[in-house]
Amino acid sequence: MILEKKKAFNSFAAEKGLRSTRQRDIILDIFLSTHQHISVEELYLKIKSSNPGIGHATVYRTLKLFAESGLAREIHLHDGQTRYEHAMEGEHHDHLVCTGCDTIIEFEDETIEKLQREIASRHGFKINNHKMEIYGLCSDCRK
Amino acid sequence: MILEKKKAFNSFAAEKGLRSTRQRDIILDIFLSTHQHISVEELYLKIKSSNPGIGHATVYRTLKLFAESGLAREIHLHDGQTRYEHAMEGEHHDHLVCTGCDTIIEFEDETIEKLQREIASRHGFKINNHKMEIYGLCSDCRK
DNA sequence: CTTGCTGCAAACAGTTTGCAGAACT
DNA sequence: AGTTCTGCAAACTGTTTGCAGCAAG
Repeated sequence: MILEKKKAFNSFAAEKGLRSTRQRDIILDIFLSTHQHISVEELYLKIKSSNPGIGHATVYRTLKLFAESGLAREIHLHDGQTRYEHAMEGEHHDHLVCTGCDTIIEFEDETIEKLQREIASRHGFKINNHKMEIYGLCSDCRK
Repeated sequence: MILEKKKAFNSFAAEKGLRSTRQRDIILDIFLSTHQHISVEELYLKIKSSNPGIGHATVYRTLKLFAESGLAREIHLHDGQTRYEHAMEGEHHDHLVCTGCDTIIEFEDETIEKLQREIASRHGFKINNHKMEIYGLCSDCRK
């Protein structure tokens, strides 16, 4: 499954005429080995520890490519950092964010998705994308 | 209704022991006269044109106060700028954002809100806040 | 007179960009 | 060889902060 994602990215790269480089391989490996919602900085540090010499810019540029290839999805929570999560096509989930401990819980709700489609079509919109975040306190942080 | 919002802010200010200043009055007036979803920069320019000498920092600081007082609500669309919209308590709406022309359409859906509350309680969350944005193309931009 | 508020500039954080050299094909 | 990619540092953008002077209570 990790392997299949690598293949997916490689065929995207081939199609686009992108070169296969050591850095992109490393970043892809490490990204695929992470948990969800990693920030660029976190990923950069993780990469740096095993591969000093890889620059910030490369990480930013490469993650943009992953997003373009459909392998990753950019998400913006309310903390001013760009995060990336693994994306598999079709599937989509939303987030419950605890403002106490920064835990993020994912959920999916087909009824909500359906209502969204209805609202969009009522306004003549063609949906590309959507996001929904619920902010609050998780059971632990409510004390 | 604008007057009543001013009163609301004034009583918030009084409660908090904040001083009443010329700048805050001006910013409040201009903010209340704007359309929804104004970015800090847009508001700053608008203010500056009739009141040169008001600084960036004051606008930022004052908008934070408005948000704290419940008069305004911070929103973050995908363009890296903080925007503010008018808020009246209780009421909440979500956004359909056209990625073609940047039009923003507001909507409200009580069923979705209800489902959100259900999801949150299923995970033991206490909701403070939530946001939902649907990105796509509006009827005009679909051509 | 005391303390909070303002404006300015400098600091900051996250991200992007220009460029010379390195590395793919 | 030709061109893309990388790493670095510098540039940029949006926002915050420190501070001296100003103004409200």
